[in-house]
Amino acid sequence: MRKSPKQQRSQKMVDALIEATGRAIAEHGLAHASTNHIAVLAGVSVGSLYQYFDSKGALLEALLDRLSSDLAGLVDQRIDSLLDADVRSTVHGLLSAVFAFMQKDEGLYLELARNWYQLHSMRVVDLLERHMFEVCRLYLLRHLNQFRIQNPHAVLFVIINSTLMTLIRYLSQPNSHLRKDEIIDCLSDMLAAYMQSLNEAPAAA
Amino acid sequence: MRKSPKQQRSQKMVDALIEATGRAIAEHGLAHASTNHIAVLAGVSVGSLYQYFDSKGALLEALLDRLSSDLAGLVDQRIDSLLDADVRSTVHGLLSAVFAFMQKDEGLYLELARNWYQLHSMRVVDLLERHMFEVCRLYLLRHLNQFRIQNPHAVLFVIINSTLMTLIRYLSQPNSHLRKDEIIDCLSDMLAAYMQSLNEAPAAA
DNA sequence: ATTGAATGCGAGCAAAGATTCGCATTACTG
DNA sequence: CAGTAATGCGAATCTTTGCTCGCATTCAAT
Repeated sequence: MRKSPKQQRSQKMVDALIEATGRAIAEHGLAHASTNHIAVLAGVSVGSLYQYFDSKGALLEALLDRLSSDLAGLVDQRIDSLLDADVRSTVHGLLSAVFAFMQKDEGLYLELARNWYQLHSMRVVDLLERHMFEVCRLYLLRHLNQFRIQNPHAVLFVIINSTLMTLIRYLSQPNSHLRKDEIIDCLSDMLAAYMQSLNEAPAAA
Repeated sequence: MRKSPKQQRSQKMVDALIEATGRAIAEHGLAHASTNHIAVLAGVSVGSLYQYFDSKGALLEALLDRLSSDLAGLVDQRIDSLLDADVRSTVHGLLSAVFAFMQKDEGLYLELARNWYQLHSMRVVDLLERHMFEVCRLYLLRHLNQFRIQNPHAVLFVIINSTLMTLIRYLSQPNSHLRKDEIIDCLSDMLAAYMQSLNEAPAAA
């Protein structure tokens, strides 16, 4: 950020710009969200944009920071009600939440997630992944006695990415003949079965 | 394609261009593979490129067609040796194959898969997905008596995308502390557990 | 060898989009 | 109400990249 805003109006502008970046991306897609689009949506000129952000990338970065906080808030809100149920219910609830999350803000998060690799250095799915990781860790801690996972890191990586990426892919198919709840059910079943099996098999090893 | 090549040299050039497209993408990434890069790599001028391809998109399309054939060949080769084993072994073998496939040609396939959403209209992961789908279908047919899946379409969608996307994501993390075989093992376990569970639960429903 | 078609070339055009820069406007201070 | 700093503007510039066009070279048939 070039200048640190000292007057009210400029702080407002910074906010407006970040928000406009989100709208521009949701509207035109990441690839076609230009600085001009953003400036227009923010009701501001390009010049002013560069007064407060070094580059388009910096603007994106700022947006992602904001989204990161939002996500953290959302997770904190819902987490308690989820952790006490059995695996299948927890997973089901969690997936529904993630589903809703992805469609929030006119699909902004979905659009960002789809293009995860381009944003690459600037985490996106990584962000979601990290939060999911934390949720899973909490769940496992609370139900410690039920689970004996030998390689929790790999297991969580697989579980989280399988679900997230499958959801992203499902939501990106414009006209799938599969219904949302079919997907959620299958994923829930899969994870439940997997976690169940983790309790049984490794006891022998 | 603008002209259909009538002399030997031009046919060679078409080949060289398609191949160069692949190398350019593997080398610079999809986003930075320009027509100039491609022409240089092919040892040919941009002008000649446009003599045979209407646009950069057409060139990509041609590349994808070629890769599609390659993939089909690969699958046909390996499929017989895989289908007779139990679920866990089959899955394990299949995953190893896909893993190797993704790293082939200096990561060309991986790079394409990562950017699946941009290539979107021109299938990429879709292609892989379709082949996997076919393999799964064959497996299920051959082991028909063992499986009763009520919603095979959704189940296969989840299975295939979970594995493919997780692999892609794993391979795209530059320095993961997870080993390749840990990922394969976890995925194999998960799928095996899931398919196992499909035989048990739905019998009651 | 000649000639016309096929092929090959690469500087240069055009569009898109990021970034800058000089000037205009607004807010704060004394 | 100056005077100065902060803020805002948007046309102009720079860069990238897909693509064209006129000219040069090679091929193949007579």
